[in-house]
Amino acid sequence: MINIQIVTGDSRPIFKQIVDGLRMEIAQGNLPTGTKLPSVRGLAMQLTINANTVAKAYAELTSQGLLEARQGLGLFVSEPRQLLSEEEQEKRLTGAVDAFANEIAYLEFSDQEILERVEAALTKLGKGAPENGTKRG
Amino acid sequence: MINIQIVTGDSRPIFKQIVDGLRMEIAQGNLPTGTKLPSVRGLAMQLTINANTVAKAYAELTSQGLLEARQGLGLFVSEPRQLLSEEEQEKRLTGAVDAFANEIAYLEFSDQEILERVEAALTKLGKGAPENGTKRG
Amino acid sequence: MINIQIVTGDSRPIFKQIVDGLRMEIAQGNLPTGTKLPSVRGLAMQLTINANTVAKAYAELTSQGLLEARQGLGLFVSEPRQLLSEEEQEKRLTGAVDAFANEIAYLEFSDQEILERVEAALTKLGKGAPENGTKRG
Amino acid sequence: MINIQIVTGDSRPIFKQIVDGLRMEIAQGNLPTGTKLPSVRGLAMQLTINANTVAKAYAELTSQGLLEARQGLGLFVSEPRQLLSEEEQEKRLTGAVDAFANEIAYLEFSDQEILERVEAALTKLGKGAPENGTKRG
DNA sequence: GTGGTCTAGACCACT
DNA sequence: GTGGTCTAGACCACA
Repeated sequence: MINIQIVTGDSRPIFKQIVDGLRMEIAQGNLPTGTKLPSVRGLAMQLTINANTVAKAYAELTSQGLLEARQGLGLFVSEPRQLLSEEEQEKRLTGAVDAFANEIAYLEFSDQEILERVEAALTKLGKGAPENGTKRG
Repeated sequence: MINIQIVTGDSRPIFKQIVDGLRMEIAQGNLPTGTKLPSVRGLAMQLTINANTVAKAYAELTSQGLLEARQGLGLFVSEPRQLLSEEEQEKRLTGAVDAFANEIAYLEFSDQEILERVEAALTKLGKGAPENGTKRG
Repeated sequence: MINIQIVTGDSRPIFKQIVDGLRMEIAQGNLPTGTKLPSVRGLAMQLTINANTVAKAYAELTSQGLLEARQGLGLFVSEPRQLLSEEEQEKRLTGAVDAFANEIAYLEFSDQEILERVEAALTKLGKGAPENGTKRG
Repeated sequence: MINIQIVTGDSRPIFKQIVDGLRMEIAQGNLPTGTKLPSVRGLAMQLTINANTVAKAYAELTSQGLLEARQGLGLFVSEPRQLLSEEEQEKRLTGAVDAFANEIAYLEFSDQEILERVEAALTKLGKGAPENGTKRG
């Protein structure tokens, strides 16, 4: 059973919430390579949303290389691989950092406080563990 | 003369870039309390964008209390005051950190690399001065 | 006016025909960087198909980095850039070559004939011109 | 024993992989005219796939004239004969070349690199023997 | 007017 | 039953 929460008050569209939620689950190792995902219609029923919305989220993750479809069988978590060129990764990191900085610029938190929060969030993703050097679980 | 950069490649809509840009200018003291802002049409011409877009940004900032209208005279930078409760600020920081972490979870950067980038971005914003504005420690 | 033909007898889905058609037009330099594309609804009317189908094709090209949306203004041909890692490019080339070879394996053409056809098709795309080294027009 | 590889990561559906694989084996002479094919269930077990999928592949090849059923005895490789007109072959080659060129147009490989890959793939298929089967010079 | 999102419902190919 | 495609029609944010 996939554990995803759809929040109607969220600024993100529904399909994005699913994409983010599943990406997080995969990053944290809760959905290891080869795991079968719930069917489009099944997850749609579970979340009480339209099947097309789930299909859109799955399609997004498939194009990102995190999932792969086996015809008539369903969708599965695929072998992790890096789709993006270094240049593109650099660009996305810079964009994300800038957006984040802008988002919190007007809040009254110290740099140290913010950095600690970010570090905690990154650690939760299981990234950067020096003892094995892998990015996922 | 207001110094704001509009970037078409940015993921933020233009009005949001103006809001963020002006908020930054005010936070950094480049636009002290009482400064008159350029007219909607004037700023629109300067940035070569639609006047409605500037108006929307001004409306947003006014409703947030950073600007105030003086009938027939234009918009002015208002007296600084804290509009967001601690609870609200906490919520926004948590949301921003989570969104940021998710955004970069799949990129091949180490925690250290990411933290350095974030720190650099925060420093660039002129935040973190220990003499004021911190909520903890 | 974009010149795309939708063939109902084609094995490719409609949105894929649009993606391929536009990618070809861009690759051949008929749609230089910065060109505004016809609106989703406009192209849908022109091709007498559903607007969602056009939107899906545009979304695909946007995620591939060939187009970029400017909110409220429309879609534009973006600066060419390489989104994919070398590893991923290698994988896709190998896949395409294998699929192509399988597709024509049972036809009675000589290797030389086939290679000439492929070379002609590549030349038509304006690739590999040694005098400037760029991939696009 | 039929020697076919089913690749789950392949873009082609499984039944197509079987069709292509068997056509290849027949073209290369590994399955001469009159050879009895394994039963639907036997091949399905060997490849660990659904029997319906094998049946569909066999039906496809039978309708194409490469296999023929002998009542109660099973399926056999049939007498080779040319089923496709020159016009049809020409059409398929052109289609395949166009699709291939489009597929790789956006990758950063030189024409020469691509042609070498194609040539290698064709050579591997054992095609291009000059003593027969060429349509032109 | 522009693209983006979502719903509802249908049909198809594949297993 | 599975995902993929397409249609029709609605609503929203942005310029």
